[in-house]
Amino acid sequence: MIKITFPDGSVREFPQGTTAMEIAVSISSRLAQDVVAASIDGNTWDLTRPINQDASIKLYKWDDEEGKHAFWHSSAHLMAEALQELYPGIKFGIGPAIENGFYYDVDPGEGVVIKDSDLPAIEAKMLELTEKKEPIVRREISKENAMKMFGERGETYKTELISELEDGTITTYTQGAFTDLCRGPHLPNTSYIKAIKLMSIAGAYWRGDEKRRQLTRIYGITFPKKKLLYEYLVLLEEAKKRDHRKIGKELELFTFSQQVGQGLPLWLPKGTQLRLKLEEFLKRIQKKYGYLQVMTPHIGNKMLYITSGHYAKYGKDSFQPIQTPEEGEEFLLKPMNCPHHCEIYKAFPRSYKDLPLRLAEFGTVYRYEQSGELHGLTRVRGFTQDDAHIFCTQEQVKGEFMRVMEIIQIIFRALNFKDYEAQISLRDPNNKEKYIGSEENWNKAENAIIEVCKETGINARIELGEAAFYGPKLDFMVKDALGRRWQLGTIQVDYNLPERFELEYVGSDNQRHRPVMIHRAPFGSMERFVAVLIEHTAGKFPIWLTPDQAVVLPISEKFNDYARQIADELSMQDISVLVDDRNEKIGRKIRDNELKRIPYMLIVGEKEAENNEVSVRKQGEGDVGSMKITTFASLIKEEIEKQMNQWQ
RNA sequence: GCCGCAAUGGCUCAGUGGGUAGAGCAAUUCAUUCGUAAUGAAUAGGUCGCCGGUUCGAGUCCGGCUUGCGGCUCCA
Repeated sequence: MIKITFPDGSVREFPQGTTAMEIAVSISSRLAQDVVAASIDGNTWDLTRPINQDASIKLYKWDDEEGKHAFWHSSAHLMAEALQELYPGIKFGIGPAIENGFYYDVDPGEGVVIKDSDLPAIEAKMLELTEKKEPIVRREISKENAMKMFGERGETYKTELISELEDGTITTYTQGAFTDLCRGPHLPNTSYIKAIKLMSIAGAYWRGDEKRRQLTRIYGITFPKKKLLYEYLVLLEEAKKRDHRKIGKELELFTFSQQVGQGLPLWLPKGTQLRLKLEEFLKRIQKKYGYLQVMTPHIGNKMLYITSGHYAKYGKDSFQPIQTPEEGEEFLLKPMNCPHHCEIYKAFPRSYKDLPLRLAEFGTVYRYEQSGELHGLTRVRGFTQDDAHIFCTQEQVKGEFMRVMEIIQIIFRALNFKDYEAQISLRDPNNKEKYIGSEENWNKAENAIIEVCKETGINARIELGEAAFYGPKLDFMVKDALGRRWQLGTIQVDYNLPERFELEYVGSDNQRHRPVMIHRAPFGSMERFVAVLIEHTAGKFPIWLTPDQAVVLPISEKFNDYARQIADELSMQDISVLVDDRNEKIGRKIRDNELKRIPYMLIVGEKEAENNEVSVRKQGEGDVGSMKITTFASLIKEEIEKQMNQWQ
């Protein structure tokens, strides 16, 4: 007998070789139905894998992350099994579970193309296979046998993976006629999978390497109940409604033109109002934090970027130099503001008393992003960074870093961004030669970031190999409506550019010293920030409303005063109020064509007056809920006042 | 850049074995004064993304380009 410890600490005895499934059955038949995987001593296990010694157990259901993972991983295998039947000779790459579903990278063979229109047939085959209730069987296999087995089948991608594995740790999973190299765990059999939707097809480079063969990646998702699939698809539809590209068009915030060019946004009047509002907000905070606003031109001599080192790294992949009538004279559209700011620093001899020098600019930059990379406002070829460069002494780095962090937190709080992730990007330890700058300086910079995160209690994930070529950084990421991650705020320590531009200051010791540079952009870019702001607030509160987008409408004359009060509250945003003093018949105006064009109506009546809120209706969608009379404007006001009190 | 998909009036879309385009909303005009979101009638609006080919004839078939969408790679 072996002793099995449960999460609540209770211990029960089972015969040696018992399985998690048998344990679940012994508890309740209901649990046995719901359970999809288990954790044995902290490792996820198959339900059907024998347990041979004392262990602690945790049973995973579909609702658990680990349960879903096993479920979707088995689904990937199921899809592979179907593909193997439908496309003889198909070769398999990798097929993992992901955040929402799973994918499998496959090579259907020379001349064979799997298209969107083929997906229903694959789904049908998968469903057919689930009806067979094929058991999924785990086997341990030696490296030699694995190489032989997959080698014979011509599975060149699998043999490449096997060759990198350690002998004795290799397992395969088999269901029906399909066997895959896999660590597991998996469902006991394929009949658990009740609803299947293959989402899309995409190309994906083998092992993520652009230079290697591109495989066909098929994305799918499955559920243990048909209803769950339906709910998921509805959720996706809802998310699409919040897409900033859709809303941006509907609310006339921005547009693109084929004539102007790919990835070059045109800000419409309303979008510009919104953007300017954000810029003003940040400028006010920055003023309080001792930043000095500067302006620099949109182009710079090519020599500037040769000096900065950017030309060597990005020159050929960027917008190409602009020629002048002068022989050999070339200018680049500025891809970043830093070199210009370095030259401002150099314009005068600097003393330690000048530091920290904080130069800020809403600087528009141009980068020739790959065409397939462009995406609404989140990835464009011309965008405005809310940029600033802080020149300071080594001793000031940490303090300055901290103050930047404060600004980012003020912004995120004011705009109600709660679920952001922080990421510390450090060097790839195996590839240190691709970074510019000395080992010693890099270590200093990396440590400063890690320390500041610790001290401010920011829970940051450390990513190796994600650093910029000139220095490590701390990024703040936010998800869009469809769960894609975008980087917003960024703080980067740079020991490199001061070297390249030979920046100096005279210290109190009357010696020349090299300053440290901190790049930072709390919004990241105005374009991307507006995009994410739209997706985060749309459907909840239209706190980003701009003039002509909302009216405040009292339901009767009785509430005119309240409506006016709200209009005052919102006046920082120039939201117009519809209060008609002379004419009691307010309803008359509701049907005016002009009013119909206004996307939001803020309705106030008895209920609203009592709760200090407004009901929000969206043109075409009806009620989207009610909001407290705390708006974008008032939140910002609050934040700034709070800060000012601190400084007094 | 790579893989797959798409492009029809301002917007959302129909147009299914090729025979020279339809709807709803928006717009304009007239009527309507109706208290928590779509009053009625009429009018106007498209060389079907661009270029070329097949055909007696192409929105519809083929090729190229442009732009967009979902991914991959990339993101100073």
